[in-house]
Amino acid sequence: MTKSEAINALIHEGRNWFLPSLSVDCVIFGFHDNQLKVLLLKHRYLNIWSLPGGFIYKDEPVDAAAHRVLKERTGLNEIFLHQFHVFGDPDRYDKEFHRNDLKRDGIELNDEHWILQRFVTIGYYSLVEFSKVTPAPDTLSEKCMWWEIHKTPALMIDHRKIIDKALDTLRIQLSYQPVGYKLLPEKFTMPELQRLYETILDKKLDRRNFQRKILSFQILRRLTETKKGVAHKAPYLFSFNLKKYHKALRQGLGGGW
Amino acid sequence: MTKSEAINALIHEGRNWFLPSLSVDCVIFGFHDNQLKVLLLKHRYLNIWSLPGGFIYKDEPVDAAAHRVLKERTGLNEIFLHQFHVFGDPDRYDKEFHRNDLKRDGIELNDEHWILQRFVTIGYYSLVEFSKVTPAPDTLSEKCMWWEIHKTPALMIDHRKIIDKALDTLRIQLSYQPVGYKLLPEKFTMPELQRLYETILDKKLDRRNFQRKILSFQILRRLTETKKGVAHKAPYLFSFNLKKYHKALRQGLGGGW
DNA sequence: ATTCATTGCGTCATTATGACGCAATGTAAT
DNA sequence: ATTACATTGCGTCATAATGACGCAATGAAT
Repeated sequence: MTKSEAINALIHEGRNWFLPSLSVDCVIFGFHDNQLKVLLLKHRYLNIWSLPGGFIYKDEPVDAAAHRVLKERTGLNEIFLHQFHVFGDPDRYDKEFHRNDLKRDGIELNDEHWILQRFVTIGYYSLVEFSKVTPAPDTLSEKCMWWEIHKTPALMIDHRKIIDKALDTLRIQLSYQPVGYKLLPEKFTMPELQRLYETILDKKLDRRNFQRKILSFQILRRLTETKKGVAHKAPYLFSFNLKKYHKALRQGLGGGW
Repeated sequence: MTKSEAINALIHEGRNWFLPSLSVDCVIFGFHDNQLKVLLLKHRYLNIWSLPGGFIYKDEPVDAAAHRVLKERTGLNEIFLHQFHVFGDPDRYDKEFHRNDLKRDGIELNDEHWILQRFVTIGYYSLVEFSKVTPAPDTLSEKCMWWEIHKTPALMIDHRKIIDKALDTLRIQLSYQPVGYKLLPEKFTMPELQRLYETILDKKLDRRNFQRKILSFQILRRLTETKKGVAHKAPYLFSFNLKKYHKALRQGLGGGW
């Protein structure tokens, strides 16, 4: 099936395949070059970008739809994919935008067409290992690539708001659960982990206190190897103790009451 | 409009009024007799209960729909109404249940009827002041009343799961934000506040340490009055310092990083 | 007047936190 | 080869937060 055939099928058959009114959008976070990034899709014609998203098949669990989108755009089957908020204002959907957009493909739709109706979208965020991702555009886009979280290009409708809300949620999550597994490679250094935390929190942390605290959670295993090829003292490598990491995910990191 | 007219209108006109596939359900928490309670609706014929819920008008923000449900069931315009999770498994809706249910009213529907389709529901939870609530059943129920959170009767489909998830979320919220305003009356005692925390956390707390910690947040104002009519030493009354309370809501209670 | 559950206010040992010092390491510059 | 320098590992110290518990005061019920 060519791309334009795929678009045609979506437009004409979509209403039979998908739940009406509903979509999912995924904020896919990756960490690279000491920067937190998000995966975005570029519109076919316009210089506008959007979050990876999709519709929900009529008999598909909502979570499964999000996993499917994630899989299609990254090639990954991530465990960490959290639903975090629903965006449901009536004005978050721009009917004319999509109508004009499809007109470029010679597709003329009237007001009642399913794809021009109001959509409520369910936001998910995922933490993935940057190096393992193979970004793949969907039928309706021409490119798929990573962007630094604070330097994203112009985004469709409320997608910037969705990213910000995902970041807020991730920040809160950080205060009661460990984060890092799947965002960092298998082996990483303490400064790398710290940089991740600093990026998410948008705040500098004391190197020594950070190390003391993160080690006290007992979720790390220090390896005997050190990082090679750095222009200074070689730091130790660490990896997550997955057993304790997941235990901490379930039980929280203490704190609070 | 009588009740059965209202049902008829909903059944026959609903598809023109509401977004398809979507509903909202509210877990409305109240605190009374040192117990955390939820507001539930009783089915018209069966001895089965459900959460207050409703559909979303085609041009209505999703949050507004939740507020509307809250207002209709309690008479209150609460500020605290948080969206916490979407429940979207295909099997969470029981088509035959509703078909048989409506048959009792002489309404026969075929498979394609909008109200028998799969619904994805958006869960909200609200904290309200027990004494100010006037429980009111909706068109599809016969009674509306409070139930102790851990002693609820048989609930429709996944509604028990929704309550549990709301409690989980409330517990997490408790660890980084203050809770209590709107769940307690204007003036309350320290033991009452503690009982609220203990109920939510399902855990005993030390009386003296609890007081020290909660006071350290500076969100309380101690009044000169004491509680009257208790069979022992009269405890002081407190009220929330709303300015600082809301500041703490925004900024969090410290903790974490 | 006495009893007794409960309250207000405190102590004390332990642990967590924030701020910072210093020697060791290993590449890069001289 | 020697030195410079950014960065790391490991530590200290003062202060704040936490958990466990003591004790006298209160006030309705006996």
